[in-house]
Amino acid sequence: MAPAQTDGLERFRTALSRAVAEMMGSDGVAVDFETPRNPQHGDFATNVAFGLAKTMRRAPQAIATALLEGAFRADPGLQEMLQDASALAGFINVRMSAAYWHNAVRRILRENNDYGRGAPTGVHVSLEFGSANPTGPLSAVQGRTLSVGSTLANTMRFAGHAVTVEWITNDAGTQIDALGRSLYARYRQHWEPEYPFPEDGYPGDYLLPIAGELVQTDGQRWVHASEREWLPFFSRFGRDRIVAEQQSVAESFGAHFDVWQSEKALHDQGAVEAGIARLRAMNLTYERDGALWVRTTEYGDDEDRVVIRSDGRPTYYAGDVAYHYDKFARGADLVIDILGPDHHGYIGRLNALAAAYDHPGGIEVLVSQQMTLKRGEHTVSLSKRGGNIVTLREIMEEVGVDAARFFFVMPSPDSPLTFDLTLAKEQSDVNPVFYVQYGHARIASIERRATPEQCERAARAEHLERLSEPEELALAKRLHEFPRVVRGAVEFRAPHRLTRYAREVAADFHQFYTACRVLVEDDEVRIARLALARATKTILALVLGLAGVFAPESMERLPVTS
RNA sequence: GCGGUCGUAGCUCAAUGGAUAGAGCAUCAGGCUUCGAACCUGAGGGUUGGGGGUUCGAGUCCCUCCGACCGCGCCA
Repeated sequence: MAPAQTDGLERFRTALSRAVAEMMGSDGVAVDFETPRNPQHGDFATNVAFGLAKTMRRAPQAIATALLEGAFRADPGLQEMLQDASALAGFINVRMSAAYWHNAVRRILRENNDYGRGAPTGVHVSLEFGSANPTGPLSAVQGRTLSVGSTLANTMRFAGHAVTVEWITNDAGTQIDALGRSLYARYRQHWEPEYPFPEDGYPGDYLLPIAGELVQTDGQRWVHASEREWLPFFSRFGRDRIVAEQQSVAESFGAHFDVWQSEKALHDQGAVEAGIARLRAMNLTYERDGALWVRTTEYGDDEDRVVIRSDGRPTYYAGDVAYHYDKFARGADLVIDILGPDHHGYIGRLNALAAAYDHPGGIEVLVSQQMTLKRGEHTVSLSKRGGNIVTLREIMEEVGVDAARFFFVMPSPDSPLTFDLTLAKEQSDVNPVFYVQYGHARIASIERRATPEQCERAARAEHLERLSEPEELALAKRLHEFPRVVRGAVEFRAPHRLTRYAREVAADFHQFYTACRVLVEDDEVRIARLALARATKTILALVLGLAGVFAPESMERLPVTS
């Protein structure tokens, strides 16, 4: 078996499994390696002995020792591939020889941008996030969801899943009428400044240019029209303009959506009606107080939910009933919805839908926690009232896409985020995005100084055996973690692991850079270090790419504007 | 009141049930005639909110109390 020959760790795993099977007299158990927190314990460790201690009625340490001996007996050539293997405190620890890390670098150079990419899993994931009312520009808070969502989407795709990224525009409720009335008021105010603005309207300035556009194209055409005539037109026109703006901002922010679903379209096409009929046929609905309810408690929800009000109008949930059916109908095996913290009450009723649609557990709701904006010491109001929200576009212009995305993804989605605008803008070592980008740029700079011929030889992974300094091997080991980090980020829906890892890679590189000069006289060492730097650059570009952050060839320090 | 998320260094946050809980910032002390100092090295800093439990082992899982935020509408 080829892998067993080239990959010492896999070979060790196989030998240990065999030793376990021999000891148990059966198929044995899986041997999993972890990377010990304390590097003194080696590169990898396994705790299999603890799991066997109870059934074997022996001390973990004794089992670990026996397993290690058994492994070397099962594979006599193994010991030469490992620098060191020991049984300590019940753990089996192993330290790989330098050649193992040289191979890791070689593989990165060979596979390049495909390093760590998973084979197609056949799993179709529908990932929805960011979805918003089409009544105003995207707020700064949306930026967090967009960053987390698109990073997760990129990463899942990289890991081999088929991912459809979705957005639903809530253009079917009462708020869309309020938008139409607000826009109409702005339109009328062009000639009649005293024209009353609706009380439940959207007072933000963003409607002014849209109204101005209508004044240009339609003139006074709607001034004498009845509300029944103008309301549908103004609602739709406003929605179209605002959705277009939202799409444009999301794209500029690096969040691409495959599906922009209109809630209204679900109603117009009869999907909502069909969805409710489906639930009715499953005997999951009943009437009470003139309204139609869904028995979501049947599937663990706290209370049943109304889908059709007593006045005959469907609720917001009705749209979800249809939309989530559609996601499964389009082939999703797993549906993930990322919601804001104020929507976590929705989890129960969405889970109920998954169960009703015969995909129990097929809908996963990720709740990203609250974000507060700060400007130095001052908390910036994010209130929509008064229309003075901080928009995502403003954030992009003020701190840039890279810094914003990096900051938004950095903390765990479970953790509330305080985003300090002055901090994110600062071009100094307090800003981690620069730290990582600087690492990438530094490598690019080295490559510019090397000759093209040297770079080519490095790309061919020549002389990797000359890597032996602790900083060189530590860096190689870190790069080797990348596929594992990708898998972890996907499995735990934890995109923040990527940014954390990016900082670790950058830190290990900067240490390597400080300790080991790359362009030295010794040709072989120079090529080997150039190869390591190139592999590092590849990994940094991969991680930054997944996070939607630019990997620059050089850093341009902007003039200080304070 | 019920439900959800969380509580870790002065601050912002990490840590697939593993071994001595880690980074960055801040503070203090050092390092550039050499590939980019937006960098590196070192030091101090902790009863992981309190208490109980589960087990070989708990920041992590369970119970309870305290505290913060958020939900609890025939709004979206």
